[in-house]
Amino acid sequence: MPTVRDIARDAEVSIATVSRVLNNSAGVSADVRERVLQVINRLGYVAPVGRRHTHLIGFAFTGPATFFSPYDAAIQDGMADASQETDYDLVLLNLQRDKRSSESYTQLFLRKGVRGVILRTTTATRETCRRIAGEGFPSLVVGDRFDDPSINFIKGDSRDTTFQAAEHLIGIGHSRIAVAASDVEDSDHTDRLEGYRKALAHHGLQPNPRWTQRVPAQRLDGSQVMSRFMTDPQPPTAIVITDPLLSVGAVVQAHRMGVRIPEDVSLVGFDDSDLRGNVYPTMTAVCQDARQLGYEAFLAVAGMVSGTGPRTVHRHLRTWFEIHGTTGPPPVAPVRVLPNGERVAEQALPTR
Amino acid sequence: MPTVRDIARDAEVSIATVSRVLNNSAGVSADVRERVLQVINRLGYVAPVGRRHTHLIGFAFTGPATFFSPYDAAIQDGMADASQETDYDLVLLNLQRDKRSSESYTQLFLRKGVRGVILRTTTATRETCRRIAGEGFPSLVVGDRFDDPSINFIKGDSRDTTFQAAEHLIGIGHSRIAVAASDVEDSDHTDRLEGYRKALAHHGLQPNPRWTQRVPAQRLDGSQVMSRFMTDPQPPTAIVITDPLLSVGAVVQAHRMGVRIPEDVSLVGFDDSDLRGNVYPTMTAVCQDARQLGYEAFLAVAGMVSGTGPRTVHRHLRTWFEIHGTTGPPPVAPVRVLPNGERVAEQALPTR
DNA sequence: CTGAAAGCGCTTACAG
DNA sequence: CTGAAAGCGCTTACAG
Repeated sequence: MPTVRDIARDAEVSIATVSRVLNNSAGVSADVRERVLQVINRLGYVAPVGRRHTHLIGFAFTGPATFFSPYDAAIQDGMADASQETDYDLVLLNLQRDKRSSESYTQLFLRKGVRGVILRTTTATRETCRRIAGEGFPSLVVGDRFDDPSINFIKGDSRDTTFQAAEHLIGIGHSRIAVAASDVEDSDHTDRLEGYRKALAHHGLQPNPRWTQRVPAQRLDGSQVMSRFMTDPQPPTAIVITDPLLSVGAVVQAHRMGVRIPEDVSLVGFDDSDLRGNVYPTMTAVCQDARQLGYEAFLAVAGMVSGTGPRTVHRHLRTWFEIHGTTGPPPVAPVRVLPNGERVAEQALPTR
Repeated sequence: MPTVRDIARDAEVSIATVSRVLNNSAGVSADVRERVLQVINRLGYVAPVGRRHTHLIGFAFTGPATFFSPYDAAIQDGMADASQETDYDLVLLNLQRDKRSSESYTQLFLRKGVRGVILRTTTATRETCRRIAGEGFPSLVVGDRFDDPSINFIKGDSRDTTFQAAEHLIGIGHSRIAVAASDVEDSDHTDRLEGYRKALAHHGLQPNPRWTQRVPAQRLDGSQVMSRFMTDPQPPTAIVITDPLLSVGAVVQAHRMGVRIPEDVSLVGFDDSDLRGNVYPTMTAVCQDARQLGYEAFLAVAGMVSGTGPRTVHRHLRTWFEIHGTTGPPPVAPVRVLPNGERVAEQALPTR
């Protein structure tokens, strides 16, 4: 493990200056600071606890923290599992709270005694991931994708499986296929929408613009989605939903409205934990193992910081399509719910 | 913050000996070691990261780690939230992996740079909680209760609310009320069973022993519970379930069997996150806010280690009973499902 | 098994 | 803004 002396020699400064950079003390010129920080990341300086080194890997929310979603809970569970197979412990960091404006991310992480970080990002904070990777600090983004090869990531790829799901619906006779996705423009939802669109195009179906909804990814929004689609004057006979909580909300709402799944409308949901079995009927869904995502992310970062694994990680985990009870052949005529709650079979309408 | 010198003076040894104890080095007599460890906990020694002190609070699983259950995910979420309001970070510890047989828990925690711990326990590991508290290290158990006043804890108290739930069922006409609980003998399930039993006794109802099931707390076991109760020759007309996943599994299974809730059987579930809205109908349930449990636990430990809060914490958080769609008046005659899947109304049978 | 003392890694007044 | 040097907290051979 390098000491301040090693860093000093390499950066051609005194150990005092290295210490000042480590502590983000005032009175270091910008270029010296930059040079020292680069050497720190190149040699892999590690903050000592007493005379030992820390064995901490950070899980950093670039925005507000949440473990409440099944996705985040599962990622967390996978990370905790992986941590048991290594010498490293997982510490939760919140960059919004902790980052001082004058310090670099490397300085923040060293101050926390963290040797590597797993980054949980949102569209709003992709820039943060770029900066951290740019500083050269060992890091990996979980659940998103970057074109810049210097940014490490692990994510599930659900474009082809969503294509497959939509194609399955077409195969059993559906042509009026709606889609609902989170209103967040992340790569996951973009991929899934693309899979949906490609499948329709591939089979000569033009997606009706009324049949696409982007909403916040909460259960209640899923209920709204079902409500709006089924009360539409041109109701779909099948719905693809690209988010777990939206999917659950949609199923629950169908029950409430007296809309039968799959007799009146088919539903393909998305599940990254095991929510598909919490609803009735068990949900046909594009599935991803978010637990594994967290597990692999942790092992990858542990490998980076211990030097036993690659320093570059660009991985796509497989997703899959499971057929259960929420999909079936379309009704003879599309079913629609009137404002008074009555369920009626419409005349078959053109598919757009 | 005390240094090794302060500890040495107080324990009447040299700083070398203090250091040996901190590092669990061989060659320290048992009594000296003990004396030094006590002073360490009394003065509150803190491992430094470099020349700074750590600001870590540990969340320690005394057994295998899991964040996958809605309960643990919610606790975690609450802790992460609370952490943002303090200077402390949350680190996940696994005592099974980390504890060396020769070291004390205090030594383990100092080695990890942890200043206080929140303990997640099971019946099998209550002894671990006692030992940690016995050493005097700042700690608090979340989700369980201890009679020994030296052990800090925060838990929800769901005995009275379960009593209230059972009484509600009796109030709307039920006398054939079954109960299913986790097979884990923790204080939560013991309390809830007691609440159920007291309510029945209070209204002169003798609980039929066939109407009590203890099973593992997984969704599939909840399905089994529903199955067994509804195929019993003496079926209940209402079921109280004391665990969230069991509750969800039971509702799903009722759908599968064609048993109508609440027309054929009423169900009072338990929910510590927001699962009650994931099923249809929305579940009448005894509710607890596990998020708040984690939130308060973290703030309490942060208060202990920063000296701004009490060193002794014995708190019960309130739980409450919410009436939704899974409860209603009992059927005219109890409904039973025959082996062939047929649903039949039985002759009214004696309540035991 | 224990302490006095040398030493290590880092930080911080002090000097320029 | 930077370095030489004193100093701090801790650890570790060494001596008994």
